[in-house]
Amino acid sequence: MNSNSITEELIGIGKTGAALTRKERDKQLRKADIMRAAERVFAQKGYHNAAMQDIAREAQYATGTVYLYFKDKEALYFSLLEEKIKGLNLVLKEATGHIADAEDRLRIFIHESLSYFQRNQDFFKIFFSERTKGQLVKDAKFSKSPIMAQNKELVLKIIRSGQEQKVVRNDFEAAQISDILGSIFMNVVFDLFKDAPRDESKLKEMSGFILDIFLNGAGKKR
Amino acid sequence: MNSNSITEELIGIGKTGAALTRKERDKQLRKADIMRAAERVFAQKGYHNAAMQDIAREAQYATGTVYLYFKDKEALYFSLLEEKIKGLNLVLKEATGHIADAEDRLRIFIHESLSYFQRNQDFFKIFFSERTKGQLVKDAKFSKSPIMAQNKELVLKIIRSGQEQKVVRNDFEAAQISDILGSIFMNVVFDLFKDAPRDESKLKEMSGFILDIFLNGAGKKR
Amino acid sequence: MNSNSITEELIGIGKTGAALTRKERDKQLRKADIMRAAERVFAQKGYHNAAMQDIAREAQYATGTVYLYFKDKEALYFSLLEEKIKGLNLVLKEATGHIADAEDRLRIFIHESLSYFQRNQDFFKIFFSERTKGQLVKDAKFSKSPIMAQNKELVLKIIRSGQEQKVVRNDFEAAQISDILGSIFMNVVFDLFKDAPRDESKLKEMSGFILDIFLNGAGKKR
Amino acid sequence: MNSNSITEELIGIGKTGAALTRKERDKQLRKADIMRAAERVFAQKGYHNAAMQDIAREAQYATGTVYLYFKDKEALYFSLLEEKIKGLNLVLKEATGHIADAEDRLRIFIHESLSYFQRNQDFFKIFFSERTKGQLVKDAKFSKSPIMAQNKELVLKIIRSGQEQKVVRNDFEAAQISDILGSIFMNVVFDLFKDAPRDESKLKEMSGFILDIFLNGAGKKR
DNA sequence: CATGAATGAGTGTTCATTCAT
DNA sequence: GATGAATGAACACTCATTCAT
Repeated sequence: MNSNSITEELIGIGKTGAALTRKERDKQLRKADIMRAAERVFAQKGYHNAAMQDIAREAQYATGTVYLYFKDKEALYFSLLEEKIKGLNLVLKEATGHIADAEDRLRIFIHESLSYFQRNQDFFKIFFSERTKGQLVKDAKFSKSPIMAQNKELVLKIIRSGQEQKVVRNDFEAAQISDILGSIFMNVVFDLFKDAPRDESKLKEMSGFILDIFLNGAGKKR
Repeated sequence: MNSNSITEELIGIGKTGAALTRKERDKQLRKADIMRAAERVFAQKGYHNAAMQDIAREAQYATGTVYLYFKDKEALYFSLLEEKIKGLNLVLKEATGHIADAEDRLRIFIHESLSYFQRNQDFFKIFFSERTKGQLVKDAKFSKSPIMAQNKELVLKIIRSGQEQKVVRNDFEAAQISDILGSIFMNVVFDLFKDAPRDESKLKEMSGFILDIFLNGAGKKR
Repeated sequence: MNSNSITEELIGIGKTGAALTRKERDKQLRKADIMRAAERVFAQKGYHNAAMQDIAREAQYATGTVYLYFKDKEALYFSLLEEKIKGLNLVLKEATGHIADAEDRLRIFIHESLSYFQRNQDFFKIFFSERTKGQLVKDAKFSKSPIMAQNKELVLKIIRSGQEQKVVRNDFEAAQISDILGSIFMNVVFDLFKDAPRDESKLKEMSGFILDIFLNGAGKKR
Repeated sequence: MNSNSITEELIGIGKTGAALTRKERDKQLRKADIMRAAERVFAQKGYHNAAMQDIAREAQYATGTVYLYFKDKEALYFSLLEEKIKGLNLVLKEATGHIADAEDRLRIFIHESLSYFQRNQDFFKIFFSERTKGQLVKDAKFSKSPIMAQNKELVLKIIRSGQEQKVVRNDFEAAQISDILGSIFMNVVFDLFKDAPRDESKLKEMSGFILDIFLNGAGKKR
């Protein structure tokens, strides 16, 4: 498993300084334990086939304990999902925030995203394979969550600055374009999941490929 | 519901001539009945929440009867999936087979696919929202199925002929490029599902958009 | 256990003639099986401590089977309750219907009721000990059921005819009086449950006691 | 809620003089706190649906603390029940102790009881609706408790003195008669619970009704 | 072949009770 | 003593699958 990296940040070590009492921190730690376990179990069995007991056992807690920290199976799942996107947003902000050149930003954006998805592929696998068990209901709930909105905003900003710097076409709406980027991206990611985890150099290559195709298209320049 | 059109073909009326005995035909007919019912129920409830009994009732058969034609709930689902892709392949072959110009072919290909997905959106919705309930295992099983291979081959051919006619870049592998086309495509389709069904003119517009982006990219031409 | 007697009547043997198909009858038979089992289990463990599985096992069915016949644990319980009251109503109608003299009717009414409760004491024990687990909610639901209304009507009629025949005081409303009769009755019944089942002669004596007290009161006549 | 009045007496202020050490008194105080909380929670949710945690929270204690004072959920419930009956006994003794005339005593007895039940209706509601969740076992345990015996004795005395003063029939055993009084009483009480709380004048009216019926019966005097 | 009643393992969730701090 | 986090057994209910008719 390869996703403990954001845990700390989400728990609030460091940033918050002395903000949390020990009890609070313990609680967050335990919550994180369970989420980590849930991540593994969900990744292995998928949302529906993962029993709460499985998750509890994996986390080395009793069944009931999980419910001390999460109201619901669904709540647990959504916490996980939100955490992941939050983590992505964090990484992206940090990596792209200080870059001025739009094309560089795009390149970095793509590469960091790719890398993040790869690192968290266990989780994202299930996200893709069952966006909430069969009704898009909760999917809708999720796509309207503030964290998701924040993510959209991030991509949008990058595209917009690209348009301003005449790097990206402006005969289409930024939103439409960012959707396209998203889609190219997602399916490359999906592909990523099929094969064994790749090394850094491979990732860089793929990022380049995406950027090239995204900017120049697949059409032969005449 | 909007997808009975391919049923006949799949059942084998016409093409196969007198190949099937009456009994065989009856069997196929019943199989199709059930698949049609399953499609409706799956579309409404999603894979997991659709009970075999619901499907049986919808098909006006007894529960057990369904198991006479499909080994499993899963088998039923995969049959449905395969049938849909088969149908898409059929449509695409027919629509693009006789077109010589590569760009035209691409355009037609995109438009026909878009249209097919739209017509079958009830089904594809669940396909996207739960690719086989949570294990990619079976997804893998599916993506290696001959029908899927056939579909890949189809797209590949179009891209290759594009490359030959200097319409598509050839500094990347055809397979890679067709993946990208697929991804742009899929996410536009996914978007399609969110909104109300669109009319023909809207579809044409979207096809144009996809083709444009696909060929020219999102980069500003200097 | 001592309460299979009304089963037949409720199932509809005889009365309905050829009204029920075999399948229907089988179904009713099975339903009765389960109700009989539920009666025993409820009587032994009480409503809350009786697990559906216990009932199923007692009825020699699988857990799920019970749910084929009863929507709910609650539904099962209410069916039982209704059946019992229905049975009481039946007995009372039959026993008092043709009696003209009001005092005789009262006497018979009391005696038959007492006897019925005694015969079905296993069930009524739980009815008294947990009128629906803690909210009077369902109790309300029940007391408004048509069968219960019918029962009330029955008692009321007897009291009214008593008033008409100048056997019962008419300076109070019949409803109030029948409530009192009900209460004296119920608590004698409750007492009945504590001790071992009594013989017929004892029952007669008790009936006499109730009637005497009911009519003459506990006051010394001067 | 309307029942804190007896708390003090039960805690032992006054009567016992200096009998209790401070520690002991603290303990009793805490016990009373919890019982008060339990009363409220039970009244609102019923025995089964009241969670020990609810009670603890209501009492502003930790869950575990409750178990320091009561062995069991059941024990807590029975303590409550006993306390209530104890309170009733107290009230009755005080109100009837000095009355010489048997009919007056009866009247007072009925009225005070009615009034007590009304004041404590929140609690008694659940007592009636789930006499110990489904086993009469514990009910039996309770009805044999010394406090209950004391209560019985009280009623018995009143009836006996009635018999001596030729106000009550003596062709039946006092025990039997007091049972009857109890039953009439209980069901009037039960009725009381259904409707909104009544005012004092209404209570007096009802007491009169009970006394009349009890003494004179429902029979028409000829 | 078709039926649909029967099965019973499996699930999410609650809650009385314990016990380390 | 007090705490309240942890426990884990228990339970109502569902549903894919089977099989006697």
